[in-house]
Amino acid sequence: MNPSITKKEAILDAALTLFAEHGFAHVSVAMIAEQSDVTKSLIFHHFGNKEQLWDEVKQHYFNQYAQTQEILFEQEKNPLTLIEKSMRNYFNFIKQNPLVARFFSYAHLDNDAGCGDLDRPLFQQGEFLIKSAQEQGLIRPGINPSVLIMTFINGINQYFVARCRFEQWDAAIYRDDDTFMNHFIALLMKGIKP
Amino acid sequence: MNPSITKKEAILDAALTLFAEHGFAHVSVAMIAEQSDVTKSLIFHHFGNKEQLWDEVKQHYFNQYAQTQEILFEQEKNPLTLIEKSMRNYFNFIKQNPLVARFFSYAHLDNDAGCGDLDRPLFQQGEFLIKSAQEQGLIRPGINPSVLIMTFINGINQYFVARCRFEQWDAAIYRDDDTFMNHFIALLMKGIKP
DNA sequence: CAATTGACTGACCGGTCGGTCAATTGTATT
DNA sequence: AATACAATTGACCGACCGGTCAGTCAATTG
Repeated sequence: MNPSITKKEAILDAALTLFAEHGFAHVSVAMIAEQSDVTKSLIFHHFGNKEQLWDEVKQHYFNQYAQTQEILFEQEKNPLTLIEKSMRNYFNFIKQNPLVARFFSYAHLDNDAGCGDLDRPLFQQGEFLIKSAQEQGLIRPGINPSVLIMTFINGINQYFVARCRFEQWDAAIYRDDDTFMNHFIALLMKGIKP
Repeated sequence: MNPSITKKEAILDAALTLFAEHGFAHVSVAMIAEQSDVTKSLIFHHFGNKEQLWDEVKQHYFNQYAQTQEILFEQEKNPLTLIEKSMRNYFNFIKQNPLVARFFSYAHLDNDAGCGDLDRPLFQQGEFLIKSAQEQGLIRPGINPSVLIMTFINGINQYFVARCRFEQWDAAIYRDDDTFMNHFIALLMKGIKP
């Protein structure tokens, strides 16, 4: 344990990792205590109970996600270029924080509506951007913004989360991330242009 | 419990449901015993241990998936029509078997390469189909078959698995499944055509 | 200085876990 | 009816679960 962080932070770090790697039920409080080099009692002292620790971890991931997604919407005149840049930014974010995608996957399986609440504003920003581009004739009028954003988010998240599966299909797309991203972006951009 | 099925089948049915709904660690053997109206001992008698029961459930889902995916490749002269039909067939299959998509999601989070092994032959069929269409000039030469198939699979699976999230964004896409599918297919088809 | 507080610990709790085992019950065969 | 075997049960086990409790200690406050 790094002496420059508090024990409470060490507990949270351990929980962030373990919960995202293995899910709520598989991770015992004793496992978190061992990884953070404290006793179980301290975890209950700081966090109340296991459920509240999970909630804290969830809030942490959601906040991390929400704060970094704001860089998605950089200054960029051309809406199409902005959409492409947003996709690449999002890919790089998940690549550097793969546990975020895993944690969201666990949240989905728990039917946790919290993530949808969390990123609705971001979704609405993206929707606004797409609709603006449609009014300018840069994107086809038939494109549903929700479906487009869902497709891009799912494609990238699952590239990381379901790697164990897709790598059996075609190992080449995991040798070089640009291979996947270039093809993925080309497919979607062609799909939205008039 | 339905008297026309054996107790072993009742155990497997309960496990199929509970494991796909809640994952391995969250479901205890006692829960499965209660739902199948047998004692825990009988579960160990028939299935050895919890891990082997999970493996049996996994094999069941994988077989169900593999057998029904063969209908994806119906007789259809036009490759583009076949691709669209395959997508709609896949959507209807997951719609009627949502636990399959959930189970695969758990398998991905467990880094289980088994699902990739399982559906590699199906993937290769789809890849062959796409390459044939490319040779006929019906699909753009720049399209990577792996990326296309991944995009379609992910889009449909996550429509169901991540419903708790996306429904917060736009409830309209869940009021009528055709809304989502028509837009999703149109996006991808436009993306692949020359 | 004494009182208070929060961080932290080790011992302990009741309950549940996956699993074992001997006894009983059910079924098929001779 | 007797026998053999499989299915099934209920009691039990040690390990582990989430959590509580009494106590210690250092820092802060009055």
